[in-house]
Amino acid sequence: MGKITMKDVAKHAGVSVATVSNVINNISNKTTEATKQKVLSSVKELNYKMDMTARSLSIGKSNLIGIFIPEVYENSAPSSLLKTNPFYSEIISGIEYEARMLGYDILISCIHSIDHALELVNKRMLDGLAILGTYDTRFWEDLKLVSVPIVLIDNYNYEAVGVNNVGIDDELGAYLATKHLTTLGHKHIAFATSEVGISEVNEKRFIGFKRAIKEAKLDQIACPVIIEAVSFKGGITIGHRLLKDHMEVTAVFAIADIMALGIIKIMHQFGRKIPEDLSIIGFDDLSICEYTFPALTTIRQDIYKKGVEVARLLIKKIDGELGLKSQELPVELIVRETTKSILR
Amino acid sequence: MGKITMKDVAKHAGVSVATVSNVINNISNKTTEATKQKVLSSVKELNYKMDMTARSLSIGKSNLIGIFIPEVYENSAPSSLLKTNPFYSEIISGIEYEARMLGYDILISCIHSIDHALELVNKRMLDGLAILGTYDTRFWEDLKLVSVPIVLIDNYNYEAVGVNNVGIDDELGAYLATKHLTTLGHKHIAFATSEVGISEVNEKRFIGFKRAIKEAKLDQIACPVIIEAVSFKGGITIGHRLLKDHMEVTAVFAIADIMALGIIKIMHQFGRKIPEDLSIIGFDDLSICEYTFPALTTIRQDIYKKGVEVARLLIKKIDGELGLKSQELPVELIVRETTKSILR
DNA sequence: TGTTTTCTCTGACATGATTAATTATAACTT
DNA sequence: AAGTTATAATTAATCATGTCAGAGAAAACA
Repeated sequence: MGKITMKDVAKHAGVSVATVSNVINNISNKTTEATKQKVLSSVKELNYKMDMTARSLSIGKSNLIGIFIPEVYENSAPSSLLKTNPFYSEIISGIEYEARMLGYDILISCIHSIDHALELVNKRMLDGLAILGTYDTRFWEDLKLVSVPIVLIDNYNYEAVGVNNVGIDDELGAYLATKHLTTLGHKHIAFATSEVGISEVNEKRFIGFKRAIKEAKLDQIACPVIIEAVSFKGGITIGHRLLKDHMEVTAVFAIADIMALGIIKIMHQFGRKIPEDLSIIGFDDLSICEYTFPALTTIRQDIYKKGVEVARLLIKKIDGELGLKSQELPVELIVRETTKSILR
Repeated sequence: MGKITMKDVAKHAGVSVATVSNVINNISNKTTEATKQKVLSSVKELNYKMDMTARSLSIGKSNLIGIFIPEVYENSAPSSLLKTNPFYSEIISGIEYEARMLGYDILISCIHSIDHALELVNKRMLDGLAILGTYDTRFWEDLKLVSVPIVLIDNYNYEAVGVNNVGIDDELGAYLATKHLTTLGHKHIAFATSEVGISEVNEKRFIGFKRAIKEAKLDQIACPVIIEAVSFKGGITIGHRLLKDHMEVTAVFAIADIMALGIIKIMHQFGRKIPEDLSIIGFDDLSICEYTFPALTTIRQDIYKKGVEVARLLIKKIDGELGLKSQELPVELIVRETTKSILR
């Protein structure tokens, strides 16, 4: 038994393939109710499933969305951020769900260059792209070469390259986090981050951090900025550096939860109690934050929701809707157990 | 400027599309070196990328692999295990990498039924499937209806449905875990699991647990089996139940890391020290295990590697290789900080 | 009844690549 | 130089679907 095609359905229903096509695609004013029912019952009886491959070829649209993740190198072996960073699985989960609801499927690939991205877009006739993570400047510039709608996540350069973005108010988030620490009476607050200039997100969060510091009239010199990679390992290193060079620090604002977890780990290891000896606040509210002890105080952004919005925005763009605004989702301070007042 | 097709390349190189096709597909003994070079340089010059959609339609093969994840319901809202369980992102990461290396792309979808799976296979002409997670018996029975190669993960019923599997020696793993605890002198060891009968994996691990208990001549009655969902929440509940009903227990073997983390959380909350008051060992070695404090002692399985093996096995099947054996990957005891000798 | 209008439905072509069958070219033989 | 092979390149059909001009039928009007 071979594959059931429209031809089979047409024969079974006693009509032409064109009619079957019209019925299935629900083209109005093309078929009478009677023939429509005939076709639909044949479809059901033969258990016909449309071949999207042929459809894609015919109409030049695949109903496939590409999710691209940077390919990174870990110990000189290629690795995916999907493996190591829970942020990605959460957001992909949101994109997948919403896209599916809107009739799109998801193709996931790690990519290392724009050429690689272009190749996939052409080869698979992708209708749109969600690009996660950070790349070098070259990459963002060359993004113009991609001819399909694109939505980015947490990228502030999106306007320059003519794409849309789903992000959050990073400055506000960082401000809220730091404000929380200053309100608790901390005077020596460290900012754990990766190279500030490398991404606008870091820049914005740094600005928010500085604003809160200034507002609390704290000495900027007493509030060191410590730079390492945004990863658990980066956090580990920062933990060591804090113990070695910054014993005066009583609170840390880590630019990402995953980093905060690394810092906590080291503090535990060297017997410094959290939050008694050191308050720590993270950023993101990964679902694993709840799993740790003490539970991480953090700035919550709804990552899953972010994914949902990415899919919505992207599919609207694909459908040709114009004048779409980039989205900015709310942030919220979640006080859990890693921060404590220093007063009294 | 429209799309560059083989026709364009053919015209540019002054040959027919068939010749271009032959060159691109590297069909030997069909073209002279001279024309081959002409074609290849035209391909480069025009920056031609093959349209896989058309190719798929033509040869009836998409070079697309489907990764299916169960759609679960959390608080009556649909959710994906991808969101909540890091195990899935790690394995997907491995599948994606190896598949890409072997020339396949990855389509990811949460599915809720065999019909849904079948629809995707037909619609997208998927060449093969990697099915993750657990489903009900109906699902596995109906798997026969799917006509493309399938590889499962950690499924012991695979032979019955004629598919292959990549798994581990669950019994050995559980035995090693429990043995570790008995060796440390524990006499009251709890087994935290989900319904044992629900999956062969649980069954096997239970057998391994019992073997170690018997070998150490412990009283089975003193070693309670506590059943909750395999999730962080399930671990939380088990933690409460341990405190309420099983204060004699000095060690817990949790069937999954994620569950162990929940238990640890509750112990911390109620001031029971780990490992001093209670030893805990998990299973899986999720990468987040390292992030927690104390770092979780566990049974390591290389989840990423598992994904790689899934892709290899699946693609071999797709390529028609016969007599493929299901894979069993090694397990290993990783002693970290959550287990401690009770002796002395 | 004859003509026009409206409404269904069909047939032929298009989409981009593969491939079997066929023709053109080159390379030997004698 | 003609005939025979071997090799290279082309033509045309095929895959499953969509599109659209136009055929045919039914309905409306005169």
